[in-house]
Amino acid sequence: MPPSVQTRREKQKAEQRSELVAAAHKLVQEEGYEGLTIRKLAKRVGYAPMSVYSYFADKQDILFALAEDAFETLARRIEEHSSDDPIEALQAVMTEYAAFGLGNPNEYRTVFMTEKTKLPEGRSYEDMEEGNPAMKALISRVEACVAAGKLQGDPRAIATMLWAVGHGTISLLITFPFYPFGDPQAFVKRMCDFTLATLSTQNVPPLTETPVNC
Amino acid sequence: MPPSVQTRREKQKAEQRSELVAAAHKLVQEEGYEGLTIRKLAKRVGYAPMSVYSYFADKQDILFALAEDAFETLARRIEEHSSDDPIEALQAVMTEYAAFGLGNPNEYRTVFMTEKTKLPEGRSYEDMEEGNPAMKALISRVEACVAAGKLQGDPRAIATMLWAVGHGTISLLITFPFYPFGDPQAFVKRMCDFTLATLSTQNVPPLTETPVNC
DNA sequence: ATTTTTTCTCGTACATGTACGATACACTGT
DNA sequence: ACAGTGTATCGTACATGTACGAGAAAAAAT
Repeated sequence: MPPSVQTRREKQKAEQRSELVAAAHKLVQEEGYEGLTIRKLAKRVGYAPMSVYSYFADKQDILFALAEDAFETLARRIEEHSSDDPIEALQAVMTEYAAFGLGNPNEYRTVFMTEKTKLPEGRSYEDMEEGNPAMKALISRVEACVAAGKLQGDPRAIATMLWAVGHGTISLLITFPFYPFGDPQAFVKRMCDFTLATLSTQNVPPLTETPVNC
Repeated sequence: MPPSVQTRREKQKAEQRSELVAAAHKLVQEEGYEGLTIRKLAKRVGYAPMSVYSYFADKQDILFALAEDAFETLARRIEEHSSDDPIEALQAVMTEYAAFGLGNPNEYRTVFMTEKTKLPEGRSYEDMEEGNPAMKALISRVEACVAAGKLQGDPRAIATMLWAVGHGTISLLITFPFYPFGDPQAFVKRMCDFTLATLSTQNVPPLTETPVNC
């Protein structure tokens, strides 16, 4: 397909959007999370304040774009921390996930702690696992554990439960920084280990069914 | 001590504050979470918009007061669901906690999902367990399980881990209502049962130490 | 080439949270 | 009783997110 006028325009728009994301990222780095305002962002790239809305539906959309960037970084970090032992590889996902959340609390909050009723323009819930490379890595490593006989049951159910435990741990650490959890890394590791210990001894049915011992 | 002028004034102020909290609660019920604005709240009780700041430091403070109300309700519900079996009593805490979170997502978000760096005027982190009757109930029922030999280890550590699991589960359900978790109640029960299953087979060290198998 | 339609850009306006400071009232010490 | 001191109330002002729609520019149609 030759580059029609249509695609050229779209491409340019995408480029300008990337430029805005980069500027927003720099703004957050320089002035902190609340330093990112639409007016400042527009001034930074030489636009009128309202022109930003040509590229983003609203401020949430900007934050979401920032978060997507951050998640690619996370996925890259996860890939760097692999292992021959599937359980260790799975633990690495949790460790990196935690390190990311604790190191980028604002991005983490944006993605995982603000209601996702209004998805940014044509995203489906599947994007939370298909479009999010980190979640994809989690599921695939769970599948590896199941294939190796280290875990048994439905991989998606196992991954979701691990996600719930990891998310609970990290979001508590972010939200209540003063609470005596002890060393954050140690708390994360403990939660992760305890969960994997249970999961490895029980068969995990898919999510729609009723729990095992009820 | 006789009712001095000082105490009478304070009492009146507290009453007016309660009136504002009640009005705020009604506003949230009627118009939803974002329907609560300071101007609307002031108009509702016949104040000038800025007069609200005589009773609350900022909007967070209003939300926090709302949440405290909600937590007394939660604690009351927990007390209503007791049992002779300490494990069942503990499960009831989790069940009611979940029902509260899923039934009052706005209050839940306010208390457990917004950063608590700025405590409302002289609160310490201990208020999160001392002042919160629901957290107090959780810890005491964990202690009952330990005393009965159903669980072993540090009660505070066990309670914190249960909190992390419960919070992760509920906050995910609230934040991603479209994600296929299956039946919310079943998912909560499954998470709770899995966690208790592990905890009952392992000794739980206090939180400052390193995890068991590292 | 001219007209029509679509799309892009952005100026204005409004509701919001809240900082600052003025005004009026209540209380206190003399 | 009266001046002084604090405190409750609230008017004004500013930065913010964003809805609405006007104007300009580009594309398409004739």
